Amino acid sequence: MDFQAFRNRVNISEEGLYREFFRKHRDKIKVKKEDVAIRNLKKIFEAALSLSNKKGFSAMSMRDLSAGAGLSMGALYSYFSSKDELLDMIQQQSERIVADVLIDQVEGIEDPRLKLKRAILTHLYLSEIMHPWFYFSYMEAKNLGKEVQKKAIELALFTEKIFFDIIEQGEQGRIFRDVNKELVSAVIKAMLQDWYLKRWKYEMRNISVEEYAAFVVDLVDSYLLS
Amino acid sequence: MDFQAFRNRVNISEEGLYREFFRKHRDKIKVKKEDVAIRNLKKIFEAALSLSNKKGFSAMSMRDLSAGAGLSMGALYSYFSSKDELLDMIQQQSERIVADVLIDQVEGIEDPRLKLKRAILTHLYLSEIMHPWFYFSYMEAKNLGKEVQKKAIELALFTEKIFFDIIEQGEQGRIFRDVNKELVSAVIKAMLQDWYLKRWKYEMRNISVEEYAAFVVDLVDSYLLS
DNA sequence: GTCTATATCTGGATAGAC
DNA sequence: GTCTATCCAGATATAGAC
Repeated sequence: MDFQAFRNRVNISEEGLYREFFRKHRDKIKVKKEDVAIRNLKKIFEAALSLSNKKGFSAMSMRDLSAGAGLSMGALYSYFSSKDELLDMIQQQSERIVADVLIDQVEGIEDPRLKLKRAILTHLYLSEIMHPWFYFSYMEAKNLGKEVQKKAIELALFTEKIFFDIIEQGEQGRIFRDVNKELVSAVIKAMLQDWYLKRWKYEMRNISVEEYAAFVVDLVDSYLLS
Repeated sequence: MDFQAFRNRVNISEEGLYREFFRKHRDKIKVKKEDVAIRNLKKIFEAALSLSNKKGFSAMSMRDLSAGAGLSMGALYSYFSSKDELLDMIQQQSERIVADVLIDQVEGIEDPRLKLKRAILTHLYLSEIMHPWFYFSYMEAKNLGKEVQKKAIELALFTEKIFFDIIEQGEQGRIFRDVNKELVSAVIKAMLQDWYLKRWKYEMRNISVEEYAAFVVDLVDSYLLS
């Protein structure tokens, strides 16, 4: 499965993303016309991600955001009630998509080697589509509200557990050899995260996501099979 | 070489670290008594690292820092002239140590396998000793001044190149097989960074730095030799 | 639904007493 | 060499006109 195939497969549309968001937060959002709200939410989130990923969320002022989104300060506050709430909102929206897609894409595969490969590809391709969101989640994790932060940690451990479970399954089926599953899944996660954390580097070196994916799969495979 | 052996070997003393810093920045620092300055620099840097690693450098106010370091605002500004300068200072001090130690520890080893192992252990052990500094450098990289940031990127690429060169050497000596050296060195770096970026996780799981180190060496070795 | 104008406060930075 | 007191720019947030 290459990146383009994945894109078609999961079909995350921007429209849908913000529409879902709007419906989820109808109560908090003062603007009631759905299509107006969606259009502005898109502008707000895109500007917020772009600005915070450049200089950090707390260094981004609301004036910056206002200018970046092309909305007045007053208008911004019709969509959220404080800067901190905006932070949490971005995080939560990001999480919803990750959890949905990851689980959906790996279930139903029996062969552990294929399943592991699928999980790796899914994570990489998804981070490619949602790059600003993934980067934001990683870098701003420590600024999240207590509750949201707790959820974020849980999700991080959960995605790692996906790898753990696949390796365990393969081990029981005598397909993989006996390894330290905790450590293998931890470094798989680390390698997948490196892809979106240092995108500039890989871009500079003209390494495509497919190439990187193939390499990680090969590395892990060779360790588990050797 | 275990962690304790490394500690004795490199012998990075806190005293020495701040003394060297003071001498390097005599011109900028208004306080002239060396031992007074060293004592306060230690308090300032420790508080600054602790606070920024908790909530981010830009979210840390100078009043926070003043309270954390046990010095008044006025006193702080005898040691640096702006908050941004402090940021750059921390980064530069961190870099100086990393570059020195890394180069020093790997040179003179001929066998590529041993050399690679040494480089991995050195990086991990050093990050263990200098944890707050490493974490800070990673997380605050985007907030650095232009010049300092450029240097930081260079150092990052340089440390990666150390791994690249060792692998190349091993390949030419027919000890390692033919692999994508760029990618192998990139993911080695990623795994080493994960150790200090997610220390809480490894601590929680009772994984020691020696254990992690042995695992990474084993994984990389098995890929290069298979 | 969006804007402008403004209230209110917090941040970095410094002057001058000690 | 350090502290207190203070300045003022810039921050978040809101009220009220349109």
